[in-house]
This record gives sequence, structure tokens and C-alpha cells, in this order.
Amino acid sequence: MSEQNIPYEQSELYRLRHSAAHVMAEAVKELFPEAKLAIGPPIEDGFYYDFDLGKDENGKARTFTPEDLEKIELRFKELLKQNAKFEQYTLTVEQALVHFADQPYKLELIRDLAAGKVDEMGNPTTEPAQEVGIYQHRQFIDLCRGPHVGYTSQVRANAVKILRASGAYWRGDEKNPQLQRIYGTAWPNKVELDDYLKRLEEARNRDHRRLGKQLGLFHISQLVGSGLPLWLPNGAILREELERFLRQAQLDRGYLPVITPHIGKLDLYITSGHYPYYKDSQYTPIDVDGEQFMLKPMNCPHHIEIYKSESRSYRDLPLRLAEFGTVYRYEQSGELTGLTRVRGFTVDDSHLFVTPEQLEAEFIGVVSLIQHVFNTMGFHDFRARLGTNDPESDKYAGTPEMWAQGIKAIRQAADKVGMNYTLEVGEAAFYGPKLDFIFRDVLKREWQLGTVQVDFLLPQRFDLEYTGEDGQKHRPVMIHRAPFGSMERFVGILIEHFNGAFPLWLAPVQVMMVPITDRHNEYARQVAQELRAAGLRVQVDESDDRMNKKIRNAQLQKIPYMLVVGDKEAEAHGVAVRTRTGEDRGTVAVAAFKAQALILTTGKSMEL
RNA sequence: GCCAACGUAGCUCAAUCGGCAGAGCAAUGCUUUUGUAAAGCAUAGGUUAUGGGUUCAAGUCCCAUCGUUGGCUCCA
Repeated sequence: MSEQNIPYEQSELYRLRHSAAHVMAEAVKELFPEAKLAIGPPIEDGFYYDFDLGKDENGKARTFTPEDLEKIELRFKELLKQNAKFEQYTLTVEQALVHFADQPYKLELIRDLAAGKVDEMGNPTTEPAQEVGIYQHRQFIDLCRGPHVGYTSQVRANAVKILRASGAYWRGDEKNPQLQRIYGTAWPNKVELDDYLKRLEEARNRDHRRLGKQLGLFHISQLVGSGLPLWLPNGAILREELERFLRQAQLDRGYLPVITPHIGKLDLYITSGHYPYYKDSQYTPIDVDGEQFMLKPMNCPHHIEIYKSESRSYRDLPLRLAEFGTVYRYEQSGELTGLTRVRGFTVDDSHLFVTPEQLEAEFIGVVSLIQHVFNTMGFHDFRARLGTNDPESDKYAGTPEMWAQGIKAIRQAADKVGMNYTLEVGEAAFYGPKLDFIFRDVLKREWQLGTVQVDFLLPQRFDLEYTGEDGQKHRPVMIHRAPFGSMERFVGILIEHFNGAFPLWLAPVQVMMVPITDRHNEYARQVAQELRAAGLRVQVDESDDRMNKKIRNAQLQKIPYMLVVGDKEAEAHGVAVRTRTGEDRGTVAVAAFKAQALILTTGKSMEL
């Protein structure tokens, strides 16, 4: 029977993994009797369990060594095979507090349940609990609402694997103690486990960092600095194509280009509120003749100053200022990853200054532009998230009215275009709610790419105004938006999406000429020149490699077309077309190849 | 920033218990003139991330720093 339509939380696989987590914890408890248990839920593709192993003799937190993990895995598998039944029962809160007296994390969970605050995953509970759910197998007793499989042996010992250990803060808060987390995976059988491990291996092969090196797209130099990628020629060509595409789409939609500098006075960011708010993740200000300058962490204040450079009338609005603006943020060192999380990056930024009446239509216009961008890239696998403020938190500026108004505008616009989204409290920008477009990399990590944000706050902070039809001063609303998000991150995801085999219009080298012997080099150069004149990116492989090797090299570079030329082709003014998909199309006239290639590039086709 | 693992030639990796730093690919030179995924031979390439320490002897053991990777936290 197919489980495809059952939510994961109710699936057999979920029970299996939840049960695996318990048995693994049992193994840990055997090998480390002093270990304190935290939580151990199933997650996508597996499960984890968090432990506090106490301190070593130097007062440092005890951690799992790779040898510990081996022992745990061995014992884990033995315990699965030594069949035991999972028994479920409930204890009153009082009984549970006694039973878990030496398990401080469990006590905290029980007390929170009893107080009706939050459950073990931090989700609010509806009412105070009188009793708590317990699952027991053998002597291992855990606070748990299940569900589990019936017997431990239903989790196949040859279909589980311990993957890694890492630190993880108790309840995800860095102010709390750091626990030792063990990640594992569990599948119904060995075949599915092996499939999963193979998928992981394949994912590593399409990792943008690996492909970026292989295809000469970008390089990160220690001497330049962490998180400051250098775009190599192939990467720069790709990025410029993307920028050209979006620039044109924006011009078509009435955006106006602007260009602003990379630094700005500290006061600018104090006014905007960015500096106080993000102080810790900004590069230290530069002192110039006693004045403080920031590397810009955001483009909005600069664009706002452009808005303010002249008096504005309602006739000027909506004013859509766009720039590929490079910003610098001092991200925590542990966060940096290839192109997807960097310290210097370029936002395809735009700020729309609109009247309140125009807000919805402009928001819809932005969403449709983003849809156009994603459709062109063939991106369909993403989710949209409406990030709102958390009223409990003090990190959001502005009035409740502003927030309500912004959220309402986004909801109405999204509903009108039929966009599905999830609402997530506490995911807003400090100045306003936003609709984010979230993608996953090959390792299933989520990244925000496109974003649209509604902002009533900065217009107020900078005292923006326009003269209305009524001759009175009014305050505009701002929309911040970026379809790609960051060029770096977008290209990182793009590389993985296409596994480095970019559509023709984006391919850094579109055509590789493959002369069969060096007496064909001259003809290959002629054809290359002819194709370049038509705007195609063509290289000639004049190395003294044999033809087979030239083809192999072009294949490895994932170049869309290899044009083999020998005596036959030179005579007929033709080329023998081979695609990177391995297809041999035989000899065609140069003019015919050129015409066909141009149709595909101008149409931004996914086909070859 | 926190926890852990890792850092050897441009790239991918080897070097047993602490005992002469190696291979393939790439590069360079020569030979070969080739019809759809790797021709042959040769040459060159290293302060083993950096700085200290232990030792007769350190790529290998210890300490610190930097960086990378996987998590955690953060992400305007």
C-alpha cells in the first residue's frame, strides 16, 4: 500500500525512526550510564537524539568520539535484534516527576507540559497536562507521545546507520547548555538504506562547491577572505547573463536603474535602524578623518536618499529604483558555505516607493516578476513563506497597525495570484512582513532566494513624503524586493539545480570546436569566428590531444555542443554536431546550426 | 560564535608502530595527425595550512592560530 498521501508524522516510517531513536538512546545509556537524555525526534530521512554527557575531568563538556559512535552503533544494532516490546502507558505528572528525578531535561519538559506551556518540540500546548505519555521497552523508559512500532526488531538492524555527532543547544537556544546530538538514519530495509546512502553520495557530486571548482565558476581565496567569492570567467559570464535577463525584465516593467557606492556614513544606518539592530553582523565601521563609514550591509538607505533627492509628487509614483547592489555582512564564521552563505554578495535589489492605494497592485506586479524569473529558470521546486512579526518579541520595530496593514496587503496579493504559502511567525524583517521564496540545496538545506517585503517603517524613519492630488503631504509605502535574492546564492542553487549542465543561454561556453587533426584548426577557427559574430560563445580546442580526448574534456565541462570538424565538414562548410547528452546529429551546415542555436538562446530554451 | 572531524603537488588521494614525502590526472617538452568520453615517452612540480613544543628522528604525538567540512545558533 502506498503511503504517499499520509502525512509523514502518521507514517510507518516515522514510527520506525522514532523507535530507532529510542533504541539508540538505550545503547547510549548503557555505554554512558551518566548520560542525561534530552529529546530524540524523527526528522526527514532519519532521527536524532540529544544527550548531556556531563563534564570531563577538566570541566569541559564530554563529547562523543568517532570510536564512541562505532560502539554505540554496534550496541544499537544488537539491541534492535534482542527483541523487546514497546509498551505505552501514562503516568501522572507527580509520578513522572519522581520517575525522572535524575533527568533534568525530562523534568523541564514535564513541568512545561504540566504548566500548559510548550511541548518537547517547543510548540505551544493547549492546556495543562494532568498526565504524560510514556513509552517503555526493556528498562528504557522515555517521556514520549509516540507512536512507535510494536517491537524493536521491526527496526531492521541492517537498515539503520549512525551518521554523525554534533553539538546542539538545548531547545535551540544558544544561551542554554550545548548538548551532544547523534544523527542516525533508519529505513524499512537494507535496500532502501543503501539507496539513501547512494543518494547522499550523488548529492555530494552535484554540490555547487565541487562543480564550481570543476567548471571554473568561482574560487574562494584565503588571502582575499572567507565568504568573499571570486567569480572566475565562466562564473562571471553566467552571472552577467542572469543580470542581463533581469535588467531587461525590469526595464519592461518600468523599473529605473540606479547605482550607489559600497560605503555610506554610519549615521545613515543609525537612521535606518540597521546599525543598532545588526551591529554584531556588520563589518566594523571605517574611520576616515574622524568620520565613521560602513561597508553597506543593505541598499535601501541609499535608495531612500535617491528618493529624497527631489520633492516627489503622486505623479512620480510608483517609483521603482533597481540596482545590482553589493553588500557586506559579517556572518558568523561557522555559517559560511560556498556561494550560498557569504560575507559579500550582490542583491538584485529594488525599492518601490508607492502610494498606499498602489501597494497591492505593485506587490502583485513583483510577485509576477518573480514567477517569471523562476519559470524562465525552470525552477518549480520551492515554497513560499509569509514571515510575520512575533508580538512576543521586541526585535520588531513599528506599530501593530503597520504590521497588520502590511500582512493584510501581502495576504490579499498572494490570494489574488493564487500563491500558496505557509505563515511563519517571527520570520519577518525587523521593519516589516515579507514573502520569501525558499529553495533547497542538494543536501536538503533550505535557502531563501527571492523576497518581497512591505515596509511602512523606513518611510517614517527617513520622513519620506510626496505631494498628493489634494496638495497635501503624504507618506509613501516601500516595497523591498529581490527575485534572485543574492546573485551568489542564486547561482549556487542554479549550479546544483542543473548539475552544472546549464541551459544553452546560460552556458559559459556554448560551443566547443573539435578539430580532428591540427590541419583542421584553421577551419575550426573560421567557423568559431562566424558563430561568435552571431553572438555565440565558442572556443576552439587546439590542444594536441586526440579528438576523443577533446570530446571527453568538453563533456566534463558540460559544454552544450561539440562541433567536430574534419575534411568532410571543411569541404561542405558544415559541422558534425554532438550534444553533451551524447547525441550525434551528424553533419549539418554551419548556417543551419547557427540559426537553430540562436533560436534556442533567444528563447532561453531548456532544449539543445 | 559553539560542538566535532579534517588540512600532504593546481586537482583527487596514498605514506603500516614516529624512521629517505609518493601515485594518477592536470602542466611543460618530444613523438604521434588521429572521426564522437582518456595515444606514448620524458620533465618539472612540496617549508606536509601557519607558529611553537616533545623526540636521536615528526606529515604522523602535544599546544596555539588560521582555514575547510558537518551540525547548532544567526541570517536585514
